[in-house]
Amino acid sequence: MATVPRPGAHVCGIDAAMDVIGGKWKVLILWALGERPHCRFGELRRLVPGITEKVLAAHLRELEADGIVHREAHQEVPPRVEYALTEAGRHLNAALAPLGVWGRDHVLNR
Amino acid sequence: MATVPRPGAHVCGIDAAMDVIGGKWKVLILWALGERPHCRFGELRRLVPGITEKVLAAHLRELEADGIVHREAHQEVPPRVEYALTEAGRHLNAALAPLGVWGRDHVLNR
DNA sequence: CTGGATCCAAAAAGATACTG
DNA sequence: CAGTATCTTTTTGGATCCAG
Repeated sequence: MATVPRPGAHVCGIDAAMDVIGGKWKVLILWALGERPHCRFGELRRLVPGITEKVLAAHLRELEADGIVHREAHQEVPPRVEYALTEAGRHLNAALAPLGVWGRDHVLNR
Repeated sequence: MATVPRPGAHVCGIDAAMDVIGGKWKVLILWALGERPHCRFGELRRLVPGITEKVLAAHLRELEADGIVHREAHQEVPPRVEYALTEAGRHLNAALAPLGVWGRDHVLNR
């Protein structure tokens, strides 16, 4: 195998995971969906203050493509779309917990 | 309190940690330093294939500022500088482990 | 209400050359 | 050896307007 096998390849599980949660707001979206499952788009926008519609939509599409969130569009007017964590998304949230503890202990409360 | 208290503030430990490990190569640097403590600059560059000197130096300075790595310059010719994880850095690596497992299980081997 | 489309600014990273 | 200095390129996110 080459030192850099192919562009975009991951050398270990950690940087593979980092690609999935690398967006500026993604962990906040995951956290929000963990706290409140089956969130609507506008609800998420309120739960993640400061994010724009465009970026929220983009991140949700990426998370969906990565199998982290499930998107369900109900055929109604006005439109209603609900987002929820998949099984993989819940596992990811659990794997993120120790990192949250570390951040609180070593970065926050200074 | 405002919805976004002040620019750059963190709302939870996870995104605080994400700021620390957010660089493209940082987790690989941490992993290398975990495997091989007391690494020299050129050694690290070889252990993280593809990274440029500029980016490696910049990331090391940021990690040092965040208290993750310790830099020790020996006054010799030719120059010798050694990098090592701090206690916080070792704890961070440990907190990253579950994320690595998740990445292997859900992103790699497809 | 849920976004898509467009344009723009800022940040991050890469290439290359050079120095104590 | 261990970086710094520049310059360019790429990526990311923000602002705004518009549509089904």
